[in-house]
Amino acid sequence: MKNVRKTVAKTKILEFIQNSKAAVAHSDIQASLKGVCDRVTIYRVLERLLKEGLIHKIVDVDGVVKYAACHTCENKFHQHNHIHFSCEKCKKVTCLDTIMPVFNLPQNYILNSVNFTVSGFCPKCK
Amino acid sequence: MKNVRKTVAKTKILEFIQNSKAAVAHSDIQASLKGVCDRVTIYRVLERLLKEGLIHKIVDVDGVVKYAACHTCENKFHQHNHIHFSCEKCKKVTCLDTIMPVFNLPQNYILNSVNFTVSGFCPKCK
DNA sequence: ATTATTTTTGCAACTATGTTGCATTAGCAA
DNA sequence: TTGCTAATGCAACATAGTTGCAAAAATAAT
Repeated sequence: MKNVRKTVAKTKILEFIQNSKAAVAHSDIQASLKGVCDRVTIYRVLERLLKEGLIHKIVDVDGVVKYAACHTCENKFHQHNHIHFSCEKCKKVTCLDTIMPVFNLPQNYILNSVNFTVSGFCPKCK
Repeated sequence: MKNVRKTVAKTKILEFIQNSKAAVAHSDIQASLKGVCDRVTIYRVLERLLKEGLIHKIVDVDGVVKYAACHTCENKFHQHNHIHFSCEKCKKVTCLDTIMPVFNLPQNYILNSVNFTVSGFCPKCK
């Protein structure tokens, strides 16, 4: 059977993501965990954390891939249909968990997942 | 004064984007215009076309940057608050110009622009 | 039509981001 | 303690995007 192992890298990376108020990029993790592990390891740990459903992946308006801890998801079949707010000044991406946009798709389109990112200024930067 | 020039590269790139039904990536343009101009030129032409308001930029759910012609925008101060549909099978990104999601931001957030991409299966692939 | 001006291009070099193969290390169960 | 295999480090590679600079091409001026 395929086991999941608890390693230093995985623990530190997950901690870092969970302690961050905003979504973090690979480069943020790398900068924060300087020396703990290799670049490549970070990519692989992120992959695993995603698969285990402990974090989710967000692509911000600039195409930067970021990761955030899952707070509201009870199981690994989570949905992330809420809005992500991307501040143009401080560049922070925050999950606005409670907000769900309403819209209708044209006929014959089958919806699977949504990625809503709005940008502007966050309360701190406005 | 700073003039805008009509060049072969610019014309061909704009034509290609306008003739595409779905949004195109830099790599699509490069593959289609093989030999017409340099990679770097494509980046620079795209930048100019964006600034001139002839095309708009979309980041798809996988973080791939794509470009689409502006059909519904009369002027360069266009807004692209409509939904982009990203097909998980054929990977095509289409603008659903007529659909505008409705939502409310929490207080103190200032909205500037939105980026709504939904994914699933398009009519052809469903 | 020719020249002058300035935008645009090509090329080389570079940075950032992400992936893969493989040998080594380290978790964990027996 | 040992054996299995997941996880890591390293090197190498792939792709996306940027920058500086000299040469080429578009347009304006003559």
